[in-house]
Amino acid sequence: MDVQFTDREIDVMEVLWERGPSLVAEVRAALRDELAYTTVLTILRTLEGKGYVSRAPEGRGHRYFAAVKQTAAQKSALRYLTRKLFKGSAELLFVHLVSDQRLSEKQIRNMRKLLESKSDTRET
Amino acid sequence: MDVQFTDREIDVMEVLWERGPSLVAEVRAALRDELAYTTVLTILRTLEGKGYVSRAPEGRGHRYFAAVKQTAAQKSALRYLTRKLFKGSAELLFVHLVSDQRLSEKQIRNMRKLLESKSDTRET
DNA sequence: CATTATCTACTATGTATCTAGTAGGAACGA
DNA sequence: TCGTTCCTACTAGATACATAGTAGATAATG
Repeated sequence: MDVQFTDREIDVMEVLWERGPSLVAEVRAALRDELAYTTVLTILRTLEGKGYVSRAPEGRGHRYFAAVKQTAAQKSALRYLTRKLFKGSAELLFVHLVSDQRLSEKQIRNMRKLLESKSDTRET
Repeated sequence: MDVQFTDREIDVMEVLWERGPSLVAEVRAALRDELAYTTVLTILRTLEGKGYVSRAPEGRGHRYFAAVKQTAAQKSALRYLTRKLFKGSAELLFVHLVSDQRLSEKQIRNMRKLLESKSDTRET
């Protein structure tokens, strides 16, 4: 299943992922940019229309919650980027990741550890 | 400098990056999807408007060429993704990259090598 | 009960994207 | 030179995105 968000949609999804099920006002308050209440509502309804968000009645309104996991979105976006800009090569993407972003020694060590655990089917 | 492309624009840029400076007809022929000649032209003009493509007169028409490097686009997209979906953590992105995409032993070995050369300020 | 606050549904506007058509000029071929 | 081909500029329509207003329902409050 492929998940695709627009810029603003990610902002909203992020709030739902971080704080969990939320009211419109809560989402609005959590957003970095100051958007009108109805704007936030519209985005949520759009997301609901796409099946990425659900809602349950609560009080006079609704509580909205993410219907897709953040990991699914991350996975999907990463796959898309790999395919679209890196000729499908995760390795190539990795090269850029390592050389572009400044990585600390610790991060590099962590990455290395992860790679080891990944390749250790059994090693000489 | 930040580079941002739409879906279709990437398709076109890819052609320019791969084959180098090209005529509209050549770009069109190289595209996976069958688009009208004028559609391709429109995309190229849009890209030119954004400064991502330039052109030089040639014969009765023009030859178009990428004005930004592919690496710049890759870098930019990767940074964007890291910031927007991975809380700015390249490490986190890496975790997903390694666990999601199927990587061969060889790829993993290459990645490891790259990491080593990266951290080898001097090692025990 | 009357007023106010809070929500939702519906509508709206501006811009971007995607796709392509039309008109007109330039070159080319007969 | 006359028609055909090729290319560009301009225009256009459909869809998506981002943002928000209005109207009306409902709930809370005095």
